[in-house]
Amino acid sequence: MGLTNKQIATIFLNIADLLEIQGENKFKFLAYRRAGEVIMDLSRDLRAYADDGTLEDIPGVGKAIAEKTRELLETGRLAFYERLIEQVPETLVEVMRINGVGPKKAKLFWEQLQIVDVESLEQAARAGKLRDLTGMGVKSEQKILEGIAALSRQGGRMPIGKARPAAERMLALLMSLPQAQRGAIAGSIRRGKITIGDVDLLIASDEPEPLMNAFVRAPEVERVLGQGPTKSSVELAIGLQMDLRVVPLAQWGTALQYFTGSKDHNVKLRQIALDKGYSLNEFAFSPVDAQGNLLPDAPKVTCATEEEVYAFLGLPYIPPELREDAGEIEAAKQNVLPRLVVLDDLRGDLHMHTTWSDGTRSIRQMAEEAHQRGRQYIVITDHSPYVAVANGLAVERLWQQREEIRQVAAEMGDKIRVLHGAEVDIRADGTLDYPDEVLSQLDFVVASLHVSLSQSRDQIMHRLLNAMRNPHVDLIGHPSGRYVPDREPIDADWDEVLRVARQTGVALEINANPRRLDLDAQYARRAAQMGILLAIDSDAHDPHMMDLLDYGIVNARRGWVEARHVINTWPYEQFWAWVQARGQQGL
DNA sequence: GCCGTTTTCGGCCCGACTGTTTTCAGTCG
Repeated sequence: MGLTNKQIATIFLNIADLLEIQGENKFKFLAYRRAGEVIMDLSRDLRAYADDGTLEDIPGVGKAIAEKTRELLETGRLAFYERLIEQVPETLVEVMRINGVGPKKAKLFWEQLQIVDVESLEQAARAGKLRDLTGMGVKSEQKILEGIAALSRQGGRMPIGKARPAAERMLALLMSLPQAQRGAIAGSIRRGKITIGDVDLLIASDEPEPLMNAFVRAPEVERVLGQGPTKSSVELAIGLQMDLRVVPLAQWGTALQYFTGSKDHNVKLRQIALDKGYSLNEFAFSPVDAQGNLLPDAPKVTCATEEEVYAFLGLPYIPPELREDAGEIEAAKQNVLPRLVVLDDLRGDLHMHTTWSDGTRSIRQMAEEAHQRGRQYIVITDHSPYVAVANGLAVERLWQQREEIRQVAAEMGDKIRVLHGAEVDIRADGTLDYPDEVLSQLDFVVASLHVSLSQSRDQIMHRLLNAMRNPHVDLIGHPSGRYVPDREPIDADWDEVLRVARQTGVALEINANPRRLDLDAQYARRAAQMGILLAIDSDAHDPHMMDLLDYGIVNARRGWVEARHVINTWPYEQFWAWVQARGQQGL
């Protein structure tokens, strides 16, 4: 068994931390860190790049890291890494995770007190042994104990579906104050990342103090991590760190751009600014000389909007979801940025459940709710019988349901079209949970994996490809099966999945449930590039879940998806013509 | 160690806050 991208990425990230502790050249360990981060988010197996001989095409991967990647893929080991952890204990990587502990402190504890892991550090702190070290004191000792406690409480990143509502509540609270002139959620939430490390809030105001006070005293705040005149940081009771920055309104554009990130995107923008003779930070463009030294007397350029920031750099506006240094700056330079899909583009919703299986509302109620949200057509797709816990429909009940759907459709008239579909299970053996003669009579068929998701790659691929090649199947529901953060995606050969999707014309879903967001943005991007059709669906089991469609839109936008790629943005007639043409295939 | 519509060598972002400091290092984002 070869190493996964995640495992290899983790090794490079660890190398970066250990080199930093060793005091290695800054740009060297940063190079390992960047490579690790890029590989962590990669949508293709490193093995596939290695087979193509294109490892060095991955941004941040050069000759040396490509060579180490090949060694890891071929042998599962890395001699360089093994030598490194003989010199620096590997577990110091964990120590550096503690808030307030960086490479210097980790090295200090290790060299002075032989501390190699979080546990021994906690013991030393409790015994009061840290306070006498150079640069340490009682307060920093206490802070480290708090950091250790926070580490075990938080346990990593939070799904966006949990972090974004908390951020929206806090923003609403702050914006209710008279001093707040403008406010936004910046950072990874604004970019639509699927998991969130911490929340960045930005407020424009001439009077920061009342805002800072309201922030640190907000009801959801568990503890204050820091408070200054323009920047404060808190931890919420739900275990989420939240930072607030306050800037003058005149600097809103540069500040919002800066705090939205990503870091890599911003680094590239600042390089473009330098090429034009300016240093860019969160406050302004500041003129610099050829050596990059600030020219204090030259006038600075402030930007009140992000559009002005990009315009000053000679670029069209780049939407936040694209700002990952994944080709968006190059596309902007050539003026070929995509026209990203927006929520208002969605005319249909092709995946939802009712009380016939595991939903909470009737067909009629779901149709009304979808109509109120502006949908012009929906497909009712209750479960097939295989998932017994979901009260899946045996064929007899399926036909009974059809009667009710036709009835509701007639009642709704022109308000909204209501179609009869099903979410048919792809069984563990690869067969579909309804026979072809049943599928052929449905208006629309979603095929999904729900069980045996941890099967081997061969088994999973057999099931997926079988479903995709069935001409009655129109859409593959939540293709990877991931459920953040509890369930990892299936082990599939995605190159092959995309190839077969293009070949068969089957559409792939972008499930909008924020715990799923599946397809993932990176696969969605590759699919759209290949001309594969997508659908952005609510998978609503309850009307309120229709409000989560925006998460799906944001995820699609992260995948550079345009409305033309998404079948449920099409007018009903176009959508229906496509479905009917599919039904004619191979019959 | 990576990278290149001026570079295959010489760059690689920078400010806020904290705690320990009497002027600054470390951490973070």
